[in-house]
Amino acid sequence: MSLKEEAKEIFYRHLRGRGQKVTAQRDFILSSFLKNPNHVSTEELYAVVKKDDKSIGYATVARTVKILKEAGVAREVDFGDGRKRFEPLSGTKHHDHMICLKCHNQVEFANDQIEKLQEDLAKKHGFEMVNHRMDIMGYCRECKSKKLSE
Amino acid sequence: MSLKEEAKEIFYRHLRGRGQKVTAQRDFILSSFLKNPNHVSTEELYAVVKKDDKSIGYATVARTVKILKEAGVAREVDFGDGRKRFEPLSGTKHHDHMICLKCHNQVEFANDQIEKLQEDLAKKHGFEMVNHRMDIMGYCRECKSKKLSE
DNA sequence: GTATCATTGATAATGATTATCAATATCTAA
DNA sequence: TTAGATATTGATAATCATTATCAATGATAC
Repeated sequence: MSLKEEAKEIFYRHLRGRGQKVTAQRDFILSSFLKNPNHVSTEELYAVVKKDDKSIGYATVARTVKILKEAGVAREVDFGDGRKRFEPLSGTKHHDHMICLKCHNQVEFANDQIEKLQEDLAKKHGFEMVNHRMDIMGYCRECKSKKLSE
Repeated sequence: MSLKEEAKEIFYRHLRGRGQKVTAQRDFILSSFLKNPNHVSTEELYAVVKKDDKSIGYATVARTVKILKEAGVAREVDFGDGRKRFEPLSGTKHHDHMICLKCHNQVEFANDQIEKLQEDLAKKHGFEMVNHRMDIMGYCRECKSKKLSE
């Protein structure tokens, strides 16, 4: 099963499990989301969707993104530049982010130990984990010594 | 040194180190922030500040909160209810959040192992860490079996 | 004390998210 | 397969949060 199919499986199962409906728009938006580079904002995803299907509205994109998050297909990331972004979860190796408070650049890193700990913690609390994130905020090598105004 | 003094130390050092100024307003806002229960939004903090000092404006509160974040005195948390909240970092034992996507309630938990791993990772990347967070998103014991509409 | 430069407060502007609602599409069950 | 019940859609308005603007004021270095 391809990554795309896998994501759709999860999405559809989530929808059906909650009495929500599978629609052409939701299907199309998910496809666009998966085809696209990481870290799109709602606005950006809307533009991509709009390019291939003029009839889909902004609100539908925003609503769908929210469901993708709830289904564990997408994850919200915030690099501190004032807009929320989303990245696909399924299929990719899980990673976390190290974010510079000054230049807002970010580095991705993976750590299996942390992965394992997170899963154990969720289980311990009777939590059905669909998603998790870890961010390290600080100043990157380049920005470390710079002043605010530079 | 009290927790409050400690936080102020960090704050002042941060300001001076970047050519920013220590002002009566910033000092007052930090005090209010530290006195208050966890997880205040900017709006809420503004209300608290306003109660004791009518002359301080919203913009100043918002700007100060941003600096507190950059200084590592405050941390931003997002429970998915559409508003950003802040909690003091210094003085309290570090903890992380497990957030329910449905009811938006959250459980705090601490894990020393994860703490240690985060610090090591930052060091490895030449990152000056001022802050970090870990969130587990999912469905809590109570919401697990509920449908969206319930 | 004075000059320099950041900060302040009020408000406008912007940006993002959510609410509304009539028209339409999906899904279930007979 | 169809009808009825109900969720979704798209357009737009409303809401909410954040950021920009700017003249007046305040902090700091010398």
